[in-house]
Amino acid sequence: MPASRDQLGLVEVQDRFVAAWGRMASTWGISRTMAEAHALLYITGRPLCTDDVMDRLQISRGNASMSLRGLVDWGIVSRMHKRGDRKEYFQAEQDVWTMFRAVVRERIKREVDPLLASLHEMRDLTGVGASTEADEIADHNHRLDEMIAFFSTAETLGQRFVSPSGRGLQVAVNVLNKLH
Amino acid sequence: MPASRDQLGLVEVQDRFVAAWGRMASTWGISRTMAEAHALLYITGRPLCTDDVMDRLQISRGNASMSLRGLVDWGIVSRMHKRGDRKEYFQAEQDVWTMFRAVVRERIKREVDPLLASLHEMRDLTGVGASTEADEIADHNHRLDEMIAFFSTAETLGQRFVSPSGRGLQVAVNVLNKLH
DNA sequence: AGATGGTTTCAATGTTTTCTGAAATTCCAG
DNA sequence: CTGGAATTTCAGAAAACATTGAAACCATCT
Repeated sequence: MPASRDQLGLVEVQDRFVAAWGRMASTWGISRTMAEAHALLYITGRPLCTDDVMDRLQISRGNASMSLRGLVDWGIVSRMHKRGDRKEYFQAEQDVWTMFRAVVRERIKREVDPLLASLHEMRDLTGVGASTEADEIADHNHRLDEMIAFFSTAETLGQRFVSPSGRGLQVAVNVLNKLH
Repeated sequence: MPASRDQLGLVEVQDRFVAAWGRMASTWGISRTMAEAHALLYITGRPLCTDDVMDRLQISRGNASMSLRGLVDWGIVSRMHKRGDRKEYFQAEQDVWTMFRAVVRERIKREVDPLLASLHEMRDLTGVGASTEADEIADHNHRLDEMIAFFSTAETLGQRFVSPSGRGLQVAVNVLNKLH
């Protein structure tokens, strides 16, 4: 039962969390619903089936199916089954650091890698052109080189964070927190 | 002049860079045009006025004005004037690390800070409810605590990266690259 | 004050993304 | 196999988001 002034029931607070998470996600290129589904799985902490998510989030079956599959693709939600129940259940990764590592891994793969590939393709694609352009072209290639260097470093660090052992990130953070 | 097989003119390669940057941005919650305007300013390396950007990107005056202002708000483009010219010119930050620090600073301010505020509000908002809920509520608050701890760490590290001296990030990266 | 050149705003419009719901498909038990 | 429950797909509808363009605004000069 909800209870008195200032105090809310569990469900109400969960709903707030779901809303906050969804709001944040939209500025990160993730659809609101997908983020809400993730928030719901995380905050309830138990496996839910498609119908649970539909009901709680008030969304269609199709949307729930696609959103949950998307979360599985990101590697932050896994499918599971209950004995004697044909339905599929979904549960969110409960360790925040593990979840974050999975997101970094995917974003590198989906965004940084293709960008680096494009940048490398562009390098040295400029013809000699009019001799008056020579300086400009040198500058241009220098700028491309700086971007390439930056994203290569980002990629390397990302890989290290995400390394199989999985403890890379925590180690790095501890080192950083000790500096100064 | 564009020139032979495989070799492209400067402008064509710049256009590719602009397109690649715009494509990447859309998955990061930034509008394609704004990213393209930034890419154009970065890759040409010289101050451009609103009309230059309109012409090169084939966009309306209103769009150019808003996109450029947005970039100035992010702190990665600055306004400047040319002697004896009433027009305003815009130039992109040329140091990739400085640019990245500005982006981190803004994203923390716009996204992490409000999220942390919401999370803190939610903590301890759950009423006692039915006594059967007590365990659930404890678990729930534990999950909130984990999120809070994670984003607090992120916030602290971010602040350090972005610190006034501005060299925080490079130092950190060097430390990380030396590990192992 | 009026004229000029430049910039910003914002309602209307166009585009992209997301969501729905019903049909198609898969999966399993009998 | 067959029947039915669970799940996925996808064309069209709805919502969210980006863009235009013309009017309002601002700053400066004469």
